Amino acid sequence: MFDLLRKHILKRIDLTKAEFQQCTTYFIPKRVRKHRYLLESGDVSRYAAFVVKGCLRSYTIDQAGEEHIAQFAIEDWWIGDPYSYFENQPSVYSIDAFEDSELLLLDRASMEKLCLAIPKFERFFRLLLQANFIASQRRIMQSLSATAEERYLQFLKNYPAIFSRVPQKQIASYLGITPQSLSRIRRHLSKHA
Amino acid sequence: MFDLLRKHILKRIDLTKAEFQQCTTYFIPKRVRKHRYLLESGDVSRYAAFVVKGCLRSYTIDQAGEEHIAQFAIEDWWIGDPYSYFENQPSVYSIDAFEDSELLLLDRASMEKLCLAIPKFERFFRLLLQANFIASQRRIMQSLSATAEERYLQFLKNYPAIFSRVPQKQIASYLGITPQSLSRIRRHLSKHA
DNA sequence: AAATGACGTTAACCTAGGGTAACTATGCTA
DNA sequence: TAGCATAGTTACCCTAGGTTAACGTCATTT
Repeated sequence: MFDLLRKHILKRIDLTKAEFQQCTTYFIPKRVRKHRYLLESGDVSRYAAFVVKGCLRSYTIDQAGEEHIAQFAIEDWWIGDPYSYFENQPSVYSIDAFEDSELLLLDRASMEKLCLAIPKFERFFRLLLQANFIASQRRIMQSLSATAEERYLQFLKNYPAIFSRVPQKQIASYLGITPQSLSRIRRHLSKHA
Repeated sequence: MFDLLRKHILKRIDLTKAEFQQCTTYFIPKRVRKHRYLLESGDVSRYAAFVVKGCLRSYTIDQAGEEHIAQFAIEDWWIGDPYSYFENQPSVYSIDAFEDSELLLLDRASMEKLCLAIPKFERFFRLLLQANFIASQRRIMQSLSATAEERYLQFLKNYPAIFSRVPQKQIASYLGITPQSLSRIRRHLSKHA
């Protein structure tokens, strides 16, 4: 259960066995079945969730009633709503599972305690945040400069593992296009390549 | 010079006078004249820049030769390319000034030293990153769900101070539309409101 | 076996915003 | 003072992607 988390953390900081043992005590294992919710919009996102197994998404519904996917998460990723989590405000996002999933949850207070107990974790979370921030900057610039087709190809290249695990219409939503457009793009690509 | 920085930091963490004094030693004051560059794409973004006075932007040029603005910065904001800065890679962004500007620069090594000397700064930078990450998430969701006109109105509302200090075409670029479209949107708004 | 309901595909039509270009207005620079 | 570059506006036409709707294919339920 904790093995993937161990590897995940060691990618960013060094930890002794004892430190890792200690750190695991702050996490709460949790299963979320297919189609079930980890977070419902309107609630506060109490947990940052590390995905040990499975596949989930976070999404909002806008004023026009349209769903927009903020993020997918599979093994070795985190999912949550950072705004709600850090600011303790009701979330506009919902998070649900595409597959039966196993998570390790870390609530805000535990994160704080963990950082106090093992100060290296302050650095770990800073690095994590950094990576996420950089990725979201990239997504912004791509949405400004690339066509739907280019964004789709980039998605395939960057996240092949996700592509094969979520319905196409979800990918369309992530890319900011309709499922019909994505279908057209795929047809066009299959003809011309 | 350092007064604004002091207030800026105190918004997020507590600092004694001595600690603040010490922290200032890590920053390098720098002036950038109107139309001059702080960073040119291809170079490594060696500094995170805190804006004491002035107005700057960071932008990329895509394969099609189009400029896209990643960020504006005025007083009390930071500007830089986090990817290049933290990963020590050549940047795809350039940063230049719309007005004569005064900055306080913090290079990577100094940031590291500062965090070691006054560990509270590890937290400060984490909070800063957090705020930026949350803001960029919001920008992503907005670009997925809002029309150009809605995004323009949001921009006006969120950043009125920037609106009045940069050319319209720069705002268009930030919003991901052409200057012509922005002009049309403005005409439409002036008629219907 | 039939019914229901996701999902993906295709087609016909529509619209927000892009591309090009002409015309101002406002600087700078010589 | 002219000359030139940059910014903003408007108009015309065009295109990427949205909208609506029909149809086929699965998988799940009854």
